[in-house]
Amino acid sequence: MPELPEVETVRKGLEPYMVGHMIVQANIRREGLRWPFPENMVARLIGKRVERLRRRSKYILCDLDSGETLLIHLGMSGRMTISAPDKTKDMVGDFHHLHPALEKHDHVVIDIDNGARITFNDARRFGAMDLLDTKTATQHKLLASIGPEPLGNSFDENYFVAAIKGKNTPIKSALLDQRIVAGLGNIYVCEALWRTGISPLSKAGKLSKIRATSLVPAIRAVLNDAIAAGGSSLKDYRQADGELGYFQHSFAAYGREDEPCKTPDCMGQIKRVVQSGRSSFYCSKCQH
DNA sequence: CTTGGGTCCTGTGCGC
DNA sequence: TGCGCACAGGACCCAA
Repeated sequence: MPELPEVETVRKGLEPYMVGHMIVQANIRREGLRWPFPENMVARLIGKRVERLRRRSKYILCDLDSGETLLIHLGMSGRMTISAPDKTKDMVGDFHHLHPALEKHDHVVIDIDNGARITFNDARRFGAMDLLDTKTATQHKLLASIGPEPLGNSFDENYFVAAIKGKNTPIKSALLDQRIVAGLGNIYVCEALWRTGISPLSKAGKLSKIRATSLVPAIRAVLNDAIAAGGSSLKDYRQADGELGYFQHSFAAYGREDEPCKTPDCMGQIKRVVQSGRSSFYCSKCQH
């Protein structure tokens, strides 16, 4: 589900409740999600202070003062929700703050020393949690081969043109390939391609240098726009604080099958095609 | 090496 | 109202 902007929105939402605070209780309500949870995960979390929250691609990395990092991936349907004492209430109200009853698919519950409760809910269980050595976390198997952050300095035109050079695969697939660029998913790939007028069906390696180059700022822009809007709230996705993101109202291609293309004077309509099992939305009139 | 397909899971919405 | 099917924001793993 969540792509880079949604994960970044969740990270930012968790930050004020977790960073500098101690985990006072943790509970797991099943043995694992996509994979089993690491051994003694609960004991390795309790009593640890959160030093910072980082993001790498679609992963959240929660650095603890024990030298370990809690790695979180939301998969397709994962949500992190915060239940916290209402700051507008008096201290007595805070102290007796009651958290809402746990719901179906609330798999991991983490209580913080400030009274906040962080709940990881994931119906489809494609999400994951692991504990890594902080010093070597980014070299972990799951993170080692992930490509550059699209909003970072190492993702530039030269890198990108070289990365897709000679690729026989459609540009859609290349952009979904996390080894080429980190954090993109089905929505933002469709949106970036629409912004550049490139068809998702085009072979990556056959794009002209100019057109390939144009994807770099388009990817950056669509991600920045989505982050500024608080991500996209589709189906059950919400920001960590329960607020909805608004970027779904700005989609030009994704989910707009049979609707008019938003390119000025185009008059085409958005089509849906399936590429390696995923829907691609694009305008066949202005995307080539 | 690259590339495509199957797979893990639950929930929802649609046509019949 | 029920049933079966298609589809959903990811990405690992393996076969060719």
